Amino acid sequence: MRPWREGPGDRRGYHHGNLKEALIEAARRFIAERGIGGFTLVDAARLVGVTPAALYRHFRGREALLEEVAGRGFADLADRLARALTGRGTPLERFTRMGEAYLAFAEEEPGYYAAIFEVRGQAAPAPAPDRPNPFDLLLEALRATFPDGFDGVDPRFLALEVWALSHGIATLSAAGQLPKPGPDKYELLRAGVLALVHGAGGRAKDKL
Amino acid sequence: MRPWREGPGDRRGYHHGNLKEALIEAARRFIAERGIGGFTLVDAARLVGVTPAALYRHFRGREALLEEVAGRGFADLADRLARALTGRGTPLERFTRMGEAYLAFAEEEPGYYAAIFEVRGQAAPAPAPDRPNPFDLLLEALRATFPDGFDGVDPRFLALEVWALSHGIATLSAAGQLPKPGPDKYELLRAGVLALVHGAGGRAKDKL
DNA sequence: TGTACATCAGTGAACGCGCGTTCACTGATGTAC
DNA sequence: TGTACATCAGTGAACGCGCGTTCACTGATGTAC
Repeated sequence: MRPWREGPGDRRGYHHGNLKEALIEAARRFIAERGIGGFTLVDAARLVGVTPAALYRHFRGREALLEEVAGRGFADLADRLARALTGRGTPLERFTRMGEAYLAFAEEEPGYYAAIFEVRGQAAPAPAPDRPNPFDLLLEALRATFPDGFDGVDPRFLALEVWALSHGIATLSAAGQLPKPGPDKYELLRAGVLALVHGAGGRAKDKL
Repeated sequence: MRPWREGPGDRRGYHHGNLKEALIEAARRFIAERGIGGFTLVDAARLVGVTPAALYRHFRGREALLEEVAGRGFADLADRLARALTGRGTPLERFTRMGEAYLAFAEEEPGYYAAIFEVRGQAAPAPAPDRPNPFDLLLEALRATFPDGFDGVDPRFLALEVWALSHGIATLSAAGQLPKPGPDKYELLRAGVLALVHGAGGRAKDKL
C-alpha cells in the first residue's frame, strides 16, 4: 500500500489515489474561507490538481459533496465533545472542557461548523452512524454534573440555553463582532454557563 | 406628488418613480429567502419590473446595494430596540421588552438580520447617522435596570453574554434547530437573561 | 400658456466570465490464466 | 513469470446557463423663456 497523496505537489500519476478524501478536504478549506455559497467545484478540483469532471466519479454532484462535508463535520464535533467528556477530573471540570471543545471546534473548523448549520439534508457520516448526537451529549453532561437537577427546570430547557449561548459566542467571534480588546470567549462561555445553571435553581448553586 | 409605486403591478410608465427603495425592498426579500449569497441583481430587477442595467442609476453595483440593505437593517434594529426601551413599565419590563424586540426583529426581518452580520463595510444608514448603537442601548439598559451593578462584574461583559445568548437563540431558531415541540424562544431568552444577571452577582439577584 | 431644451431614469443588446454537468475517450491498475 | 483483458479513475472538450456590468440609446420630466 503506497502512501496517500498529501498535498497538491505529490501527484503520483494518472490516478490520484485518494481523490475523494482530498476533495472533501479542499471543500472544507474553501468553505472556511468563503462560506458555503462561495464554494465551487472548479476551485476544489483545481486545488487538488484534477479536472472538475473527475469529481463525478466520487460524488453525485456539488450538493452531495457538501452533504458529505456536513456529515463529517457533525461526526467530528460529536467525537470532540465525547472525548472532552470522558477525560479526567470532576464532572464540572469535564463539563467545562466540553464547552471549550465546542468553541475550539467552531474556531478551528469553520468550514465544518458552517456546513453543519447551512447544508440541509446531511448524509449520515460514513463511519459509526450511531454516534451520539452532540445535543444528547450536552444533556447527559448536564445531568451527570448536576444530579440533583435544577429546581424543577427541565434539563432540556437548560441544555438549549447553554447551546444557544455557545453558538452565539462562536458565531459572533467568527464574524469578528466581539470587541477587540475584550473578554476571552472561553471565559465568556464558562461564566455564562455557570450563571445559567446557577440562575436556574438553588440546588445546583449549592454544588458550585 | 403622485403616490410611489407599491407592487410590481402598478408600474406607471417609463420611469419607475421609486426604483431605489423598490430595489432595496426586493433585496431584503430575496436575502430572507435565499441568503446573501443567493441574492442576484437580475432577480431583484425582474421582481421590480425593470432592466438589470437600471440598477446602476442608483447603486454603484451589487455590493453597494447590499451595504445599503445592511445599513437600513442596522438602523431599523436600533430603532426597534430604542422604542422598546422608551415605553411604559418598570426598567426590568422595558429591558425584557428589548430582548423580545431583538428576537422579533431577527424573525420578522431575516434579510436585514443576515445582511447586518454578513455584509462587510456597511454604509452608514441614510437618515440619522448618529443613531445609537444597538450594543450601547443594551449596555445602557442593563445599567438602568440594575443600577447597583453586578457584584463587580463589568456590565460590558454581561452585555456581551446577553447579546451572545440572544444571537444564538435567534440564529438557531432561524435555522430550524430548536426542537419542534419545545420551549418558546421568547421564554428561552427571558429566563436565560435573568439567570445570567442573577448568576453574575448577589446584589442584582435581590432586585429580582 | 405654450414651446424648446436640458436632464436623467430606464432600455435593450451585448460582453466576458465562471459555473455545474455531460460525454466519449484513455491511461493505469490489478486479476485470470 | 508473462500476457490478455476487464475495470474504472481521470481527461479534455464542450454545453447551456445565469451572472454582473457596459454602452449607446431613448423616452419622460420639468424648467426657462
